[in-house]
Amino acid sequence: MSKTNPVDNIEEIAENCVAARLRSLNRMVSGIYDVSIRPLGLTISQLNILVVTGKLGTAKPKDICSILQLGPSTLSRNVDKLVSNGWIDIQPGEDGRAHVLKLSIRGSETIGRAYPAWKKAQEKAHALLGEEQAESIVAIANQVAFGKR
Amino acid sequence: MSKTNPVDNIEEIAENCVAARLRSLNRMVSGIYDVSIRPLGLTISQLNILVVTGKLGTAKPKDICSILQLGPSTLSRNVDKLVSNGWIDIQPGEDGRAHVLKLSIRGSETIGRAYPAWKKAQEKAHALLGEEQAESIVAIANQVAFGKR
DNA sequence: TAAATATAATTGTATATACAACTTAATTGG
DNA sequence: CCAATTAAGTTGTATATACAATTATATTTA
Repeated sequence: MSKTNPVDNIEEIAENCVAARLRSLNRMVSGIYDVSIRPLGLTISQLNILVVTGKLGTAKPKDICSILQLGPSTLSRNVDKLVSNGWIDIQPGEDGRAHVLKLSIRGSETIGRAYPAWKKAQEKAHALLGEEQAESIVAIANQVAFGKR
Repeated sequence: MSKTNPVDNIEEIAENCVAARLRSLNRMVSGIYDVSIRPLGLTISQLNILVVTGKLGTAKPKDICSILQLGPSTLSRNVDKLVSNGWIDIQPGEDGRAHVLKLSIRGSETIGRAYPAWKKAQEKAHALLGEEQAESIVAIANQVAFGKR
């Protein structure tokens, strides 16, 4: 029965849209981190690419894309900047199509310098969301895909 | 004691960063909606601006920014496109600085046409996250700020 | 093994987003 | 009531992001 009308559609989307809410939360929370670490000359996006690369030791672009759920074109251009800044080194890989990324010493130092600002942002994010809710988001992301190769 | 070293920093950020996880979730989930509604010629970002405008009846840009936690410059350019498509009308406001946005008939029809695709995406997002987790995200966003003027 | 197919990354183009600077209009204080 | 300040939007510039098309390399298959 009842084909919905636009007014009902508006109401339903406004009240329930998961995407709108994740987008909004993401803008708020990413903003906290970006403001905090901007004085260090990097963004939260860049910091997390450095962190994943460092954690892996050596990483092919595709590995990082899988872990961060990031498109290859996006990563490609982000890596360009990180290489320009001397934070990531590129080495030829066994597979001639894929090269190998490695966190440089300077990249590692950059993470170290950014850490206190990251930590403050992390605390602000927890304060904004509430401890339990922040943990919930971490758990949900971990469960869905985050960090898995 | 113990000043943390870069390796510990990497580990801590990798395991705990809320921003990284929200960004990742957002990319995954927004992608589901964008793929679904793309054939209709709009994005999930645009659809939600239309929905908020429609729900408010008439809205000043700042109202929409508050509700969606969106920067004014971002909204400004998004609204340009929606006006170009004939989905939103602009009227002069009492306050000469702020104009008034209104969902047009065609905008309302666009929401109606997009609704089935939105609904499918919403279901896919629930399936990806799990019912309980999806509800949790909606609740967290609602609690923090979403939709409040 | 040569051709067909598949995979990895990059580049062109477009949207989403923000900050800083600027413009215009309202408000407030003297 | 006018000058100074504040508020709302827009525009310049930059990063983040994705899709489609392209390039280069591997793999598969006939």
